[in-house]
Amino acid sequence: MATIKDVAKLAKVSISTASYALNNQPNVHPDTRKRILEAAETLHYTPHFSARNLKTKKTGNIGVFIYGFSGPIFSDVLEGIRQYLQDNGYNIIVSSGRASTTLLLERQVDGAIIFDSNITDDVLRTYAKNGSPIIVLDRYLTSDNIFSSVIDNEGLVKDFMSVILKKGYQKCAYLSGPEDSFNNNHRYVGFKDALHEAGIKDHLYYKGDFTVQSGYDIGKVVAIGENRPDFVYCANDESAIGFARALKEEGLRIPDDVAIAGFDNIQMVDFIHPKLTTIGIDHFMWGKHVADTIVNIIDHGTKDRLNQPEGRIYWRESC
Amino acid sequence: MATIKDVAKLAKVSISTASYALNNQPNVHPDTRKRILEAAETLHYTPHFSARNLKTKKTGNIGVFIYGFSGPIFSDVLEGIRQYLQDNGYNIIVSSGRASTTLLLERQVDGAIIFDSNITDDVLRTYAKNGSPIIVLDRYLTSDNIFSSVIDNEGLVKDFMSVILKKGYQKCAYLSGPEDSFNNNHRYVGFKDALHEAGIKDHLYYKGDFTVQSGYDIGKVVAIGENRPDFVYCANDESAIGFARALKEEGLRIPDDVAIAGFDNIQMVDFIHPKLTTIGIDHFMWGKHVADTIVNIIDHGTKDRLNQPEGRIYWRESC
DNA sequence: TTGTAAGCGTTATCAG
DNA sequence: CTGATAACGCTTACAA
Repeated sequence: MATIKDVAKLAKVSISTASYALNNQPNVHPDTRKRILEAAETLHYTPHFSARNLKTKKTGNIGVFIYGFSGPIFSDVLEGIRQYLQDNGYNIIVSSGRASTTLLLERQVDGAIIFDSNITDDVLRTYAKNGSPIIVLDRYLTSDNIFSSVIDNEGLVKDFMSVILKKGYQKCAYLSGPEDSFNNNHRYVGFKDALHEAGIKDHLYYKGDFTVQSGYDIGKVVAIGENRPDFVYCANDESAIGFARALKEEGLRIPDDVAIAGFDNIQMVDFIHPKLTTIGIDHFMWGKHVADTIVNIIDHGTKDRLNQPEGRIYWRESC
Repeated sequence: MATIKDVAKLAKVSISTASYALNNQPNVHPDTRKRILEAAETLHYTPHFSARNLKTKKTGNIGVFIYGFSGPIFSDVLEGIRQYLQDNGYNIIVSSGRASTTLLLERQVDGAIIFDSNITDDVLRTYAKNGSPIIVLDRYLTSDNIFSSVIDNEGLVKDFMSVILKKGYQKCAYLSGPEDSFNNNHRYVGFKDALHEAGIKDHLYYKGDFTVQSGYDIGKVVAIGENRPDFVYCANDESAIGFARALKEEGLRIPDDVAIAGFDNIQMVDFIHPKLTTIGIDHFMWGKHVADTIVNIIDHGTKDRLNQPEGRIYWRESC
């Protein structure tokens, strides 16, 4: 692997002059610059990341740490982040599991966007203390270098449920996600708030885990059970899809026998029958906004608050 | 940020002794080791990645470079890779776009798994020349440090189509993916081979792009067109799902009026109606195998050939 | 305009 | 068992 030393030697200049030329510094004679650049070219020179980083303290990397690689919701956020970063001279590094913490602690990134509730607040605080900014997307947590932008789960679901109740649905059920999920819990609060405000005391509750399979399994037992709701709010689209499938297999009509709705507006909801009414976030724009913010913090030291991502109801056929 | 120097000072030893202790080297007195470890603890010491890497030439990172963050197929491969690496002391770093090439060239990874046809063979060869192993999953390419493991698209689709033809379907169509896609092209070859062997000269061809939307759009025009096939093989499940949806909306019955099948066996195919017959790869195991291989190459210099991922037909209701 | 040299935080060689 | 010290590849005062 060619080093800057090799380039300097080939171009017959000192290492520092080579460095200046390679970094587009002004004070170097056009001719020497040309020679240096050519030498670098013929040697296929690429600067060594660690060596540069050791001096400059800059990695050029932004980490995005997610809790798993599955789930259609991530992809849009990631793509938004990726596009923005690519256009602004940063690399995106996404990781999951223990690797994330390592990347943070060892300073392989200049900043991080967190979408992984397994990374503890403590680790984040430790890292942020060293001056590197962090944006959390999955919890409320702010401090000197920690910023947060979370979905308004509560408000969105509450508003939606208010409309649903006005439509006359009475016997409502909530199909949950994992009970330690930030999103699930806030959606449930919104759900209950709306019922409370409408003076409805009771509701049914099914414990799911955000997967199609869990929705399906629960749907099967609900369909044949006696205490059937006329509306069930599913904590995400995937479980709603499974739930709907089970109901249909058992001969129930949606929305006539039981109406349903979900959260996320994943692509698939437009291709099932009946098309699913749901609440959607503009994930792509959210990703861009978040990336924009972290780059500005790093490059210019700005400390603006982040916006909440935009969300709205997509009315379709399922209720 | 605490450095090893700080740790040494606090423990009242030299830097080198601190280094030995921190790296579990044998020749250090239990008592001093204890003091050093405690000092590291209280200072929240974490070794600096770049400094260590500069000396050792080891990053502990494996890069996985994908062409985009969308698509349900990736997630399982990634999860398989991630789990294996996590259990074997490596970090997974996934990236996409220009960032990938940067990570490669700047040696921020000890090896790379490529799932991105936008990275040219040349870049891969340049990198591999420096001794770092590469595994390509999306093309045939081998050289000294480049290994490849690709799906047997051709064989799988051909075998499948042979069965289909034996079932009596006559007028077959192929709904393609992007025409520069490795997977699409090999699947198409398999499709044509089977027809050829069965003595069938003609087939219909629809140009898609692997998305649900494209399948849907094409389905709409095929459904009302006159020259309707009785079987259409879709290059992937997502386009098959869109295609099926369109047919149903136009009042056609699957598989009676037209039978369909796909490729990938994504989770959703089990939750649409009718359930989709498809060809599936064990992506998770594939990921593990690939990760296992690259770790062995790096750690032990082994140069075994990779296995093809396992694939099989999942017969369901759509044909 | 170019060169010399210090230093970033580690590891590893060599003495002690 | 422990401690100086060189070296990894690069950037950046400072000197020439």
